[in-house]
Amino acid sequence: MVYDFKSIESKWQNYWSKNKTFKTEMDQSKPKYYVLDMFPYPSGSGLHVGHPLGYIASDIISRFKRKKGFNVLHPMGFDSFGLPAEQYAIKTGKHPKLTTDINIERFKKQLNKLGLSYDWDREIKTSDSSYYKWTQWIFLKLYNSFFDVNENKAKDISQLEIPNGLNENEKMQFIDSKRLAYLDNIHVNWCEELGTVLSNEEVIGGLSERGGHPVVRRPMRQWVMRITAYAERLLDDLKTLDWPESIKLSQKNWIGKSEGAKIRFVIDKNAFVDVFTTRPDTIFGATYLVLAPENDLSIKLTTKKNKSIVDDYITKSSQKSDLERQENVKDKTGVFTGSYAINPISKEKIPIWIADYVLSGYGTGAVMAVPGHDERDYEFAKKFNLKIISVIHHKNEGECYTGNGKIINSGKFNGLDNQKFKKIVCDKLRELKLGEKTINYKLRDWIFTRQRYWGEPIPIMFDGKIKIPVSESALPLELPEVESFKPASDGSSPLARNKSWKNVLLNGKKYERETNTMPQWAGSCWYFLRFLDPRNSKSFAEKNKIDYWMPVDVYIGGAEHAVLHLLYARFWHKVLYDLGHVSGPEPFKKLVNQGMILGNSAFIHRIKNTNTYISYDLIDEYDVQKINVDIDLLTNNNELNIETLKNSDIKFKNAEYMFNEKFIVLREVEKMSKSKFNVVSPDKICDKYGADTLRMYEMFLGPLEQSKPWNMDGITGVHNFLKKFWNLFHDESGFNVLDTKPNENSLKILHKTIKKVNSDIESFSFNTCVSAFMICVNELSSLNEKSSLVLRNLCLLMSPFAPHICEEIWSKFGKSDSISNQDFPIHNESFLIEDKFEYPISFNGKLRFKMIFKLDCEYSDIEKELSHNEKVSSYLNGKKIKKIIFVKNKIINIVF
RNA sequence: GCUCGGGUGGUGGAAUUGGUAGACACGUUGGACUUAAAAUCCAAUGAACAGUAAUGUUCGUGCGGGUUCAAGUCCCGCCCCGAGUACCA
Repeated sequence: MVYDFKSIESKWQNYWSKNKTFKTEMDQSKPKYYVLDMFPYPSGSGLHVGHPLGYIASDIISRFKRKKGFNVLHPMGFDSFGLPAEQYAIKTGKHPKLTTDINIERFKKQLNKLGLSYDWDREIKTSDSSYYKWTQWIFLKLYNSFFDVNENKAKDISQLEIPNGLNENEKMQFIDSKRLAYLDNIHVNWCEELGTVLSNEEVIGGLSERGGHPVVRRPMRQWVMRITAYAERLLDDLKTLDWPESIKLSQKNWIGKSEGAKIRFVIDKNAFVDVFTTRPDTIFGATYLVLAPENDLSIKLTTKKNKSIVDDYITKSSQKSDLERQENVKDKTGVFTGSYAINPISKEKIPIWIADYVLSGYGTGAVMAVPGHDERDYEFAKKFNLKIISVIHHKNEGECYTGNGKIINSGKFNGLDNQKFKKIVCDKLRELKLGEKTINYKLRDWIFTRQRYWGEPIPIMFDGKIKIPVSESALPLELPEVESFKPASDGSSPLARNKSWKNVLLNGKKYERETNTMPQWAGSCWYFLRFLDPRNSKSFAEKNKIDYWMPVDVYIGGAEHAVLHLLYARFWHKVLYDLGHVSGPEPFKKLVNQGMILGNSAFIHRIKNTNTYISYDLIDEYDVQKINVDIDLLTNNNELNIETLKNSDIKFKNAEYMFNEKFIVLREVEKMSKSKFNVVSPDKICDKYGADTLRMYEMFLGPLEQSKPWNMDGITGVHNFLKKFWNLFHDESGFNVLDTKPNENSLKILHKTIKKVNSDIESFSFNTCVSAFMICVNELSSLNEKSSLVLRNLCLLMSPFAPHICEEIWSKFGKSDSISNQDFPIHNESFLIEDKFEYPISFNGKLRFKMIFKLDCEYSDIEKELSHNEKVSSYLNGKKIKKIIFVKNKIINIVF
């Protein structure tokens, strides 16, 4: 009987969706298990083979945990606000909602083809107003909260103690300055091309994370989230999480805690410069100060004589993009302000400079430069001929030294250990009221506004400068229609052009709405909570449901979200926790990163400045340019069919082609992407081999966390294995399983497999599970095992991996219930004990022979055995045996 | 530059955490079935050397040292690849 995967898979997919097999309800009698995938952005190119890797893994865990008696929540939704749909809308004029909905339908169809056990009744979309109502609600919670530094937690703004003697306006300003969501005029990352501001996390190497467009610094009025208040807690609680160390480390680095001192350098009665340093021990080596160009003091402290050069420098550096700044790291620039300040410890008068190697956003935006012990200061001092003093002893005099040692050139402190001296300096500064020990973080507040259309409107109105939050009952604040989705070059949002929406008349009073929208990350900060109670219109989720389901037990997704999404989501969750809306401080207990599946791109080569394409084996003699071609046009591995290429695009139609016999292309591994024409869709593979084969193959490819290029070479092996598995239960005439007593060896191999699969699933080692199944099936077929006892258990064991084929077989055992509701088999240790074992013994690597021992044999038995053997006795090769080494009941070696 | 991962057959990858390295799969080769091909099944397959053969010996986990009866695994010093990060004072 043939394994007809097509009809089997559609049959069971229909069955599951019709019977809502995976619908989940709260059930206090069972332990819960929450398995979450990072929900996808529904892009226009649909699913590629990389997406399912994580989804299949989470599905295996879900199905496995259900069988283990857990009440498993396994939902799916869509992160449907975002730039690509909007960029597409700008190009075509089509509303992002339309394209997003079409894309979502396509995604769902593709996901269902894989046999994933989602509870689709819980589906959510972040762009639905019934969803973003609550995103806006949480925004207002942040707006109406402050961070209580003493209690180290967020509280409602009404509990904020307001200092006495403030007038109404000052009071308002004071409150606004404490809110967790606040408005600020700050230097932001402005991306001209995208027409929007980006968060620090969204800028990579001076270019936008999406699209790779240049980004410049520019001051703008923005909504900002006070994530810095949570820096210490975000860092501390990492310890409690079962996450990959690498991800924890990148979050730790991103938060960037450093301990040091804040030091005040006085200029005169009215002016001073505060700096942050991690090296207060080098205070005697501080020979000048440096301010960031954006620092307000820069202009203030500049003398008349130096004004024109300083102004010039500040303007120039503001025009530089982050990328340009980074390019010139080696070549430092700067100007002298003309002012001097007093070193609070050495009392020396030192010059104040301005340079763009000092960042305005970190610390106080000013540093004390110690050229003797900091490489950047050293370079700067060399270039501008500033004084360099060594204050820590080291061998290479005159060079920069960043290590530890004995203090020198520091007056009465000479000879001290520099680490000890740190404390002394801090104490001294405290005494002088000119500084103290401080902790600084790299983490900056999160810029929360985007000048874009396709996002959540911010529920705030303005009465002049006074901010009025939209009342809860008026939520959701619906995203209005606009004439054009284009961002304006002046930095205003497309929403600002819809005047009837922007201007509000309330109780006879005029207000203006905030017209910026929230960033892409807003919706994904809390979606895992909405899954618990997705249709609730009274609250974002009922409290008892949150108490039951949270935290997420396993969260599976790509490592690219290591700092962005995961940090923001943790931050929001902590705020909700402080305000009493959720029951724990952390949302994701365990995190698993699946690796990326890479595409195997194909390139053809064009001779530069011609219209001639040339085969890869001939390029040596020409100056050529690499061009991606669609991998679907390849005939076999590296060969291209010119005719199909010509028909694929006009630009290839009339070109010339140079080749010998075959046209060879270059293959290279790259990220899978539509623009690189290297996307492999799972649909084709499902059609040819079936979803079960695809599922097992993706797991078989290698460790889940590892990135690997997609290749189809091994898929027939997995497909053949499934056929073999099918044939265990069937012969030519049909289903054929007997109620006979199982073969002893079959029981052994079965229980070995059960044991291995159980522990391997728990440790997410799915590739070795698949191998274990292959070994088991191979052995059972060579034993010609037909016993229903063994086969039924094997079927159960494999059902999380290949659910369709297993359901089909299970149904033939005459059981009425779905295999999904069956318990997972448990291994019996007694079948695993080997009563005899054979082991080769080696003597110094010279002599080898095989001996058979019983498991419980004693040393004397072995001695007896040895003396029976003519060649071997307790003396071997003339040497006396000292000891025989056992490890776990095995003889490992014999020592003379 | 810094920080984290990795280097195992022709290929993807196993190895109970110090105990027979190369499981499982792909590929290759040979064989069976077939007029033929595909599909399927069986066998061999780390390298070198010896032997008609069964088999045996030596070498083998990026390179060089070390610890140990025993090292892919632990320690020291290098080389290479990948990822993240980047003037964070």
